[in-house]
Amino acid sequence: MTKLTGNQIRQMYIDFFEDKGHKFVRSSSLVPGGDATLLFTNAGMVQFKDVFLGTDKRDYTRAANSQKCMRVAGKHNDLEDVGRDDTHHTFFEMMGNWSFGDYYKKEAIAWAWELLTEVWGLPKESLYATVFKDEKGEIPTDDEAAGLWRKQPGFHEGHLFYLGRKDNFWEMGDTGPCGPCSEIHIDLQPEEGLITDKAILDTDRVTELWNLVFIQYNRKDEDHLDPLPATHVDTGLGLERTVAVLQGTTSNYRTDLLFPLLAATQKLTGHTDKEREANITPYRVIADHARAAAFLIADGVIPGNLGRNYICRMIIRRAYRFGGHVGLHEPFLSKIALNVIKHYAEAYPELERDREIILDTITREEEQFQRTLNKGTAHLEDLLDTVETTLPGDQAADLYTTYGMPLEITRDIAQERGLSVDEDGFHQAMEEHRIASGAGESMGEVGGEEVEVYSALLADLQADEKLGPGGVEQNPHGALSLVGDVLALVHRQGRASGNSQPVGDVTVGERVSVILPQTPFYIEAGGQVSDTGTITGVPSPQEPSPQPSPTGSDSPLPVGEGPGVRETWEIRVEDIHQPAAGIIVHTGTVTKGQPRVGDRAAIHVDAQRRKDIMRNHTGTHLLHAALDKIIGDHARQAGSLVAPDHLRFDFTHPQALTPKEVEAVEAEVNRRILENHRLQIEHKPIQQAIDEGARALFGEKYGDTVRTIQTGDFSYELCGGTHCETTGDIGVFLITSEGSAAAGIRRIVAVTGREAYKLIQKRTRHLKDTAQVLSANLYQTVEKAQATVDELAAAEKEIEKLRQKVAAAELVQALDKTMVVGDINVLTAILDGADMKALRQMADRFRQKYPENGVAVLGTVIDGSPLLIAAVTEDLVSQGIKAGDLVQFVAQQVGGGGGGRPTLAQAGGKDPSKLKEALDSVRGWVEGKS
RNA sequence: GGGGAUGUAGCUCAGAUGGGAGAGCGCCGCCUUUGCAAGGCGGAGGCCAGGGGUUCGAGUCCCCUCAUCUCCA
Repeated sequence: MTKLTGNQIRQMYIDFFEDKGHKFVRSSSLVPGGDATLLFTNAGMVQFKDVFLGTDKRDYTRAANSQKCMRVAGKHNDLEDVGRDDTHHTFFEMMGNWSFGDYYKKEAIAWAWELLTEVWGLPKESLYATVFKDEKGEIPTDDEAAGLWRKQPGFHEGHLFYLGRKDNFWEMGDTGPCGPCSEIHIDLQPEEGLITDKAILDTDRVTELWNLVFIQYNRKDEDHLDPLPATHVDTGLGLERTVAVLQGTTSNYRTDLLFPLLAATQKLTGHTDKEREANITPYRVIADHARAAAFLIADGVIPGNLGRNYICRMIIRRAYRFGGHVGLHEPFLSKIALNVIKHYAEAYPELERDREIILDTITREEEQFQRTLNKGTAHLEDLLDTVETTLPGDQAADLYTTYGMPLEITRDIAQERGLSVDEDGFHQAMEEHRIASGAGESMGEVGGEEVEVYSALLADLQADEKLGPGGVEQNPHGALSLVGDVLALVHRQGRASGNSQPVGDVTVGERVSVILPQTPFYIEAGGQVSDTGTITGVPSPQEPSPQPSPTGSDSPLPVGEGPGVRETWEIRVEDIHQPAAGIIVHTGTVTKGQPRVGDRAAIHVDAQRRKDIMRNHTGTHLLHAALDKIIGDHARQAGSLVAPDHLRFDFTHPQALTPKEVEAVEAEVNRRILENHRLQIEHKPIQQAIDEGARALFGEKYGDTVRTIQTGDFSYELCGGTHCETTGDIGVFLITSEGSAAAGIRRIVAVTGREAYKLIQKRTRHLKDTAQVLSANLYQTVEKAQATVDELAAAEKEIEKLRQKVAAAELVQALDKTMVVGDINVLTAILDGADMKALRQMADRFRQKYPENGVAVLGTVIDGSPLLIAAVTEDLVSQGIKAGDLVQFVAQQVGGGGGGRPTLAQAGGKDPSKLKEALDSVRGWVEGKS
């Protein structure tokens, strides 16, 4: 029998569960959408987390996929350990099948057994299962799962073990959904006989293949578990280890998933097989990291110095370092990554699509690292010159944290000189650096108390049939105003949502969350900010209109005065959000009246603001398309903000845009605006949209049916935002800044519509004012300004020359007045019009005339401040006559101070009127010294 | 988010303690040489990243901003 390939095994898994009524859901991005608590997608269930938490719903109840995952930090996996054994990876794939309130333990266990033993033909006598038994005796033992295992055909009773909380109880966080799990292990050395001790499960003899999680509880706190109304299944089967088992190897690196990468590396090094095996660690590191880097970059994670981007950088650099161990000293990793693309594109077409970006990015990062190493090496050489035997650890750490010079390279270079590095000291210094950098925020709370309040509210409203099964309806794409009954009011006390309490009514000045049966508000998503607006009380159909108060008084009348008398009320809505699936709350402040539950209310979106937002959102799409066209389609969205007054767009691009490019992008957008394209908005299955070439964004979550926005033949995006009807509605689009958001990511800020017009007005006004100051025609300001600047520069040069001439002439006159004090020639003079430079030159001339026995103090006044310079010939310095002291003595008298070298010193002061007197005092000072 | 480093001529960089903006390479001109490589002489090119402060005086000290590099999370 020929061995199954990795690609076949992945596909068989998906096919098997599709046959069992599962929906195949594509792997989500390695960048978890809308989950700030997670660096990378690290398990198959990440994209379904919201479903388990009850804040999201899907239109299927069974799903299966193979999920791209990354684990680079934390207890399970340290980057520095990857490659040192046969099983750990940074990037890996996790196959999984899920039940959302659908099937449970019976099917999950039976299907797992069927797939492993029937479809893949694994020997039943090698498989072992574990089920949960609480060592503390607080949570019930999972007898149900145990019973089901015993019923599987060919499963031996002796192959079942009970494990405790650490291994067989799964929890998402400190609170939230949780439950027992059941693991399937395979014995890799069945010839050793039956495993009777469960401790052996933890050894290399056994591999844990598949984890079946049965979610049946909701943890309220440390001591309380509530049963969930609906139970779920979440399973995870690592692809790499499964392939290793099915291909009969104990090393993931010997499978057809990874071995081709070792072979490609071997081709580059020219090693024999024996040499390869002797250097297996570098080979494994390179294979693992090339694969991880390719997948990361395809998901938009390019090397950088923050967060995920930093991980990508470290992975490429580590691979490059290990390349050095096997003689690869030039960028090579893209050649390995090319093999990754070849072998994986079948399952992950994004690799092929981004092939060029992936390869270029990797090479560029390797080159950058070479530059870093060169600089680091130069610094290290300097340090080593001062070292006799051992380089102190803090210096090595400094080299690393400041210049990025890795310890192992520092150590290698030191060793070449016969020196060592204090590695304990290095690690200690690194630990201090870690602490000094501050530990980041830990994982945020999952769910939270707010969910409880609103979930309960939703259940009540649904029970009373005030809300349908879908909960609050939201349609931001229709009319901007709606009428409906106030279903609930939640009083907000302070910022903490924990104090939120449903109430019957609220009054002026209070902060409140309002629930209505439907809303036209847009909720922040995809970068577009939420709408604001108002909710006002309106008379219900049965009630007569409230009489408008003749005085316009807005003081609320007491409740209970009878129908029709009560003043209408108003709430200014500042925020809107979705605390739980099916519930949308408008939060704001009561500005008028006394809203009550049951009142009829009209809800209005602030239309002016919404239109501004729409112009910016459509403008963003045009900008994206223009960037594609002008700088190339590697310019991918890396962040976006659509606000009423501006838009911000971050995208991947290695260098700053030239002013020309910025201009071209702006012109392209405005061209599209003037062409006045109609936006085609449609709903269709996601796969269809992607096949048609629609652009999806990383880090965004999409359902099965997506909304697409097509503009002309140049922009086609998945987008739930609100947009103009035609591009002409934008009016005008102006880029206000182009800058950097992070390494490799550029940021453009732009304005449209009203804001753009304001900007044009402002710029024009400035230009007019400038023209007026220059007394120039509006269109000649540049020439005029340039001419003015040139003239100024020429004039300054001319002044400089004249000053020197004047000073020289004055000096000639002054030289005649040189006094002789003792045997010292003393000159003091005020050189009008000289500046500091001229004074210095005159001092030099004086010293040319009196190379010995000369003392000169020259003064001038610049901008109302006296300046002084003192020169003393070399021979007098040894007699204790120092220019610095002298100039200090003189400067004091004009309210200043100074200093310099013994032969030449300068000073400044504040009071020019005392200058002459001060200079006259020089004679006495010299007399005192000689 | 936080720590460290860097930013001076087209390029690579120097500029102890605050007091004349420099070197090498490159560029332009002239000289030497049959020519080239090279050598000699001369020259252009700098708001010392930007802004604020301290000081009589800041490339240098302090604060802020920006950019690049780098480490930690």
